[in-house]
Amino acid sequence: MKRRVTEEIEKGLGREVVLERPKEKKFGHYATPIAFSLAKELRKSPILIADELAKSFEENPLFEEVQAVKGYVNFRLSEEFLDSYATWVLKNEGEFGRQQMGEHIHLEFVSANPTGPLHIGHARGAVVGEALARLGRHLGNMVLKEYYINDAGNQIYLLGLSIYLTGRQLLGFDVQFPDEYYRGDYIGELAREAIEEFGEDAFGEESLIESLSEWGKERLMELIRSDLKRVGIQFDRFVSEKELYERWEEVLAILVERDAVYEKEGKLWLRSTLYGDEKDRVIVREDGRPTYLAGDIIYHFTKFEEGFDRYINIWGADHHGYIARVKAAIKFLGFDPDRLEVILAQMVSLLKGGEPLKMSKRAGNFILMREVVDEIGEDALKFIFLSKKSDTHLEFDVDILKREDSSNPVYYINYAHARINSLMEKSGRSPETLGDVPLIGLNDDAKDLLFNALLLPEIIEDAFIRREIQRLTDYLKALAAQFHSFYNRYRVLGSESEEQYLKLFLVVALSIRVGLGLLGIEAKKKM
RNA sequence: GUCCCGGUAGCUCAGCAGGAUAGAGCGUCGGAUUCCUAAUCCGAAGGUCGUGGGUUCAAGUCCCGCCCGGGACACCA
Repeated sequence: MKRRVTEEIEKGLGREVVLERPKEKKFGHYATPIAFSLAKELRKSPILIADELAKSFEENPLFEEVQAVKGYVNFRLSEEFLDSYATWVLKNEGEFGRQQMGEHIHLEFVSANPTGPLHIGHARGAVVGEALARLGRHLGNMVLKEYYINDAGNQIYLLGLSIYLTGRQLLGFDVQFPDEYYRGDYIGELAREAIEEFGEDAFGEESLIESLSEWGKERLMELIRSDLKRVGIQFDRFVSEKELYERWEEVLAILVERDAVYEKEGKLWLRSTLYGDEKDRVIVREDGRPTYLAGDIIYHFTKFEEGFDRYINIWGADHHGYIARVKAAIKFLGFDPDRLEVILAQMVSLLKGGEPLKMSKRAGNFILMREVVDEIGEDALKFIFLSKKSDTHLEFDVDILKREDSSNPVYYINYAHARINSLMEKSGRSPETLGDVPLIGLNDDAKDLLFNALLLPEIIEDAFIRREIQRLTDYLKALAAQFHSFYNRYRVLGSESEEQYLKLFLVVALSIRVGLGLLGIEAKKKM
């Protein structure tokens, strides 16, 4: 809709125009401050320029009214235009808000270490990534969702060790736990399972640790997958860091050839400072073991080799220092680091009764994603996370969220959808019979509602391009509010405008359904 | 010390590549149900937009300094 209007205005003016939505209804549907910038070039008052511009659009059938107010040019769309768009949308539901952007996008997210179940911090990245993928696909992009499994480092050994020691403790041995080991209920559970699996005798031998590491990793990946499934997220591909090392020699050879590395103090360093990093980074230790960065270098090499148009990584904010070195590595490998975009998911802090809850995997007192899902439901969880920009801190109190389910925006939005569904049933009409009812001669409230319901496509485009999904959640809340208000003010069934209102509501319901769907939430028909 | 995120109503946050009188939800107060789902609606109170400069027709919005809060600064992942 906005695109259509922008085209029309640009055609008339012969230059690029910024269209915005005025804060107040009285200024119409769209407005442009173009006269202010023209004023400088033409050395004329913006007010005069705006007047002239407004006149030139007076006869355009797209608009009902074009007005110049204090230098702004305000456009009000014609009923005919809105009606024809609404009619088209209802007949082509699947096409609502679709585009053909056509980019191949590689999206890596979650990628939590397989050393514990997903906690609430991971959930944020998971939810944001999933929604981004859905939006991207709706807009006609190919999106590959990938999970990078960090299964090669010391942590996996620690996992095995933790299960081993806990198992020994369960069997009555006197056990000394080192500082660096994983705690938490799940370790105990795994240890019990492991005793069943491997037998009590095996816990007499330290050689068991290696098998426990591998076994524990597999068990935890299953757990993570089922946690993700719980909130409707499935990945297209899982990549194992360990397996990537098969290509380490190959990648290293490229780095050597490009003079991207040097030896010092018996270690191998990447010259990442050449491309903006603060310092050079070790990629191979003195004892020959590659560092974590090495895995990421191979990983990005294999990704870029596949030739996607764009790569998006969703990382925890604590990884932000990592961006520079990974981009440097990409550059050294001969690829364009600008194709990599990193979205940082900031910390989630949970309060309980006003008291902060600290999360630490090792301490074992972190809040699990599935615990929160059990408490508030997957839809509420998604909505909360998607309501805030991912790169800002998010704080919420579990107790309040548990208590105030009626203030949950998901209920509010769903309620609007359910009400419409209920009206449709009561009216005994079908969407097909309403399709051709002309939405002409509506009152102002109905016109406003129609316009806003038709706004969805530009909202999702905006939300995707800017990677700011909260624009969509805000929009849905506002649309639902406008609907509820309308509903309370106007009687629908039995009124003269029954058919028109129902058709209008079908558009509203469609926007809600499509919008929620893109957030991974299914709109409810009944509540 | 360096880097990142933030500082807008009592609380949680919006504020759209600078634009027309700073918004929403929750909370508080006061109303609405013989009638389509009151899980709703209507109304009120509540803000020197952390602070000091600068840029311009126009600054929560952009630039610089400072203050406060959180996080990151590994040869751990």
